[in-house]
Amino acid sequence: MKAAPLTVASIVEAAADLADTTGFDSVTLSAVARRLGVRSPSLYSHVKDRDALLEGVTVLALTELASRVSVAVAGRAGRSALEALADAHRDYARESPGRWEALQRPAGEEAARSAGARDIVALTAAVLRGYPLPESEHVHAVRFIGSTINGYLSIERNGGFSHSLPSAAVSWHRIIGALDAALRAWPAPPEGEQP
Amino acid sequence: MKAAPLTVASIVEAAADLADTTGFDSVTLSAVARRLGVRSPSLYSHVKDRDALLEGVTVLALTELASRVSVAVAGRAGRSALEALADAHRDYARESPGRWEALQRPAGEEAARSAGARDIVALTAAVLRGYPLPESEHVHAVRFIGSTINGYLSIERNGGFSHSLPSAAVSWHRIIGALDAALRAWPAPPEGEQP
DNA sequence: GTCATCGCCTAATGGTGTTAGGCATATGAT
DNA sequence: ATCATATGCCTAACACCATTAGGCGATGAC
Repeated sequence: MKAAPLTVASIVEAAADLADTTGFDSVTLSAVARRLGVRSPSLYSHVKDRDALLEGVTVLALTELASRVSVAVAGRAGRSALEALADAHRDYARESPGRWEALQRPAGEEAARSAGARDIVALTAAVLRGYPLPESEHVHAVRFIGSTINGYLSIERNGGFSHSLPSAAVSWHRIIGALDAALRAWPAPPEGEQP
Repeated sequence: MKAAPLTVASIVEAAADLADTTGFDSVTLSAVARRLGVRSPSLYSHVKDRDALLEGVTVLALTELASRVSVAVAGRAGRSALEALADAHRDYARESPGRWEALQRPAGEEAARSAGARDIVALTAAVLRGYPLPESEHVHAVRFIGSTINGYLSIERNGGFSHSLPSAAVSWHRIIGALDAALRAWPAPPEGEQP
């Protein structure tokens, strides 16, 4: 019986699956190799080192997340689009906790320049079309939305909400509402500022 | 020459300093022991295992951050207090990147119940006194503020803003402004909801 | 002085990332 | 068809890490 051929894609996917099931920290070259029925030095023909493998998982996660967000916000506008964007993030973090964790690591060059990263930014900016924001404020608003969504999901994952009431789910909707309100009441930029 | 006595506090502090200078991942028992002029098994008399040591760093960071926030927001109200709260977080993250990283790990029981964690939540809630929010919304607003601040600083640390203009510093002030606006325009809770 | 406790030690084990070099099979040229 | 080559995975080896078991000397009580 011949095992499936070893490719960089299959290795990264195995690593991502391992991260989802047993935690990101336990993504070790040995464990990935075991899962693929192979010895760990064999991976070095396809992957530079452990760090490169983890960055591969980050890029994969960015791609998958961008795809989900794209589907979620299509055909929506305003608050509906904002909710879809946020929920797509939350669903992805729930369903693929290991991949999500890969998104919280310092981004290398490859991840920063990846199509997934660019798409997520572009999709977030597209959501802003439903709000009365000057074009020049879009960058800040995109960063604001990204910060709040990512921050909330990180704290939730770290258990920061689990020791107090009400449950995290209630706050989630309230916070999306607050985000929506913030975008509608977006303060005017101070005069004479360069981007 | 007699070395300083080994205590759990000195070990945790050495670990935190190591995290700040060489990165959180490089906080290994061996490295901490080296820094203290001691062999690594000796640490086990004072610390259960590596995970407990890292949680100790988290608790230390929570304590220090709470102290800074406390000083920063004292005597301020409204937007001024909000800015002071946020900037205290940002300054701490800048000055002590390793300790800050310790705050982004899944919180164990000890960290979750620590005085520092409670104080930070309480101080954030106190900032809300300057805003027209019903008491019942405070939990959600505290989580909102925490999510945005932590999310922004995480993304900044991970380099998510460093590949685009304008610089992260400009967005920071704009985002605090958006937070302020969101708290003023806080949406009314839907009717008939239980906490 | 004796003895027990305590704090740090050495020794050892199993796991990890990574490099160097071997061997067999698939691939291409003639 | 035969042979050279290259490719892909292998074993062996090294250094580093966390963790456990057991030793040993100094310190304090009596």
